[in-house]
Amino acid sequence: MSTMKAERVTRMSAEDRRELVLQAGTRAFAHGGYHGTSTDAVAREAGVSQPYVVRIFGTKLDLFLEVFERAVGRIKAAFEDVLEERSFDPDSEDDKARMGLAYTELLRDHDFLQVMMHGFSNGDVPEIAGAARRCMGDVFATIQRTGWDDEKVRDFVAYGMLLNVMISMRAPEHLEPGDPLTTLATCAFGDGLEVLQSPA
Amino acid sequence: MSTMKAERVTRMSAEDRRELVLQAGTRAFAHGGYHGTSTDAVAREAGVSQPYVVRIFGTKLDLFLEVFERAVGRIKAAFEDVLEERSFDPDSEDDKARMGLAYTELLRDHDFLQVMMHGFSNGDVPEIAGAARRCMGDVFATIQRTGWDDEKVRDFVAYGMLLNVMISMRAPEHLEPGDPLTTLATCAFGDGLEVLQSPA
DNA sequence: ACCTTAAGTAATCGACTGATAACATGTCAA
DNA sequence: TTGACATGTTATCAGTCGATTACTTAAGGT
Repeated sequence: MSTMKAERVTRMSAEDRRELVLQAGTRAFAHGGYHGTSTDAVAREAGVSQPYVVRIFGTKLDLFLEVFERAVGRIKAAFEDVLEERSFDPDSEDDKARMGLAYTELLRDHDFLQVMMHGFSNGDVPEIAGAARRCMGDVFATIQRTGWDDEKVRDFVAYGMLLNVMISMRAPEHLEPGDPLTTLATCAFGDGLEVLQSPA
Repeated sequence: MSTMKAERVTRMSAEDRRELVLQAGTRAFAHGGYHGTSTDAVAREAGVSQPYVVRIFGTKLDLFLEVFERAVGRIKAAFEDVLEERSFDPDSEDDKARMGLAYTELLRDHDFLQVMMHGFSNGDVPEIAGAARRCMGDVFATIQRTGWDDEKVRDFVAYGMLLNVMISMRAPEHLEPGDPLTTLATCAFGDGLEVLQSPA
């Protein structure tokens, strides 16, 4: 029995479709990384055919680079929001907490963080490594706008990297009492652990 | 003209060959990660045929897991050496520096660090994610033996993750004056930058 | 010298991947 | 209404991958 519906297939503007595929790509690449995700996986996630995603972006590499830079842009924007919503005091513990919270909020939908992580750890693809360096520099420069000295900024970024790694290895979903990893997780995520489990 | 040498082909014990392939696997996986490295690439690096590496380890996954756990074991061992070579004072800045130096020494041959990083960022393969959690817990527990409080241990580990990421994106080879990434690199690696460029 | 065991390879397979080409159809201005 | 263009798909390809099978030959005890 084949489908009876002579379904009216409506089309999308190239711009909208591109955006949709970029979002699908973010989800897909977040899981498998660059090498571990096929263009077909992205296509299925987006609900289009595989050749079409290749045609939109040219190559898989170009698609990944765009997904990656958007993800990092999104993360940078979260910090910029904190810096711009009111004056930032470099010596205020409270303002530092606001900065940390901005990152914690990103944990809720961690696709961006994982895409960023995958970009950072793909040094064998020169174009990705280059983009990673540029983006990491951007993020560092953004955090520098807090007025903190370089060491404090460095520590903040380092802390973020730890959270990324913990997310990557699915630590929050595997907390067992007595496990040293659980100690690390609770002391790394802090209140963020609850955020991770809250609805939306 | 075919080769005249009826070359005497000598064989190796399975144990030795296994060790050799593990070392080759470490180099290969350090570059491409799990998904980005073929068993054939490992075989070529080891100078044996591709089916043979598969036969030694069963599957590519088993090979990677073994390479990964060895790498993390090596890193753990570096910390244990510091803890055991003489009594460790939790409050000594000097002893903390010794701990940091142990990691910096590992930068010299960073294959182990990169393999560790690749394991940490491959959360989509359940077996790898599981091994990553266990190994991260092990490392954390090892650092805890310093007597530091959990926050200090956490910060130490976080700092290590930053170094891993910087190595991964080839930051030390791409330092350009004026680039914010250069600021981050100099302030993250410190004296380690010289170590990275020293001969052996 | 022989023969069993173990080290190692060549040949090959089915599945998958990224990309290309050819084709189909919705959309919209004239 | 029509025709040109933009949005999409189906079919297909050459290359790569992990794995299996069958074969080869060095090593070593008797």
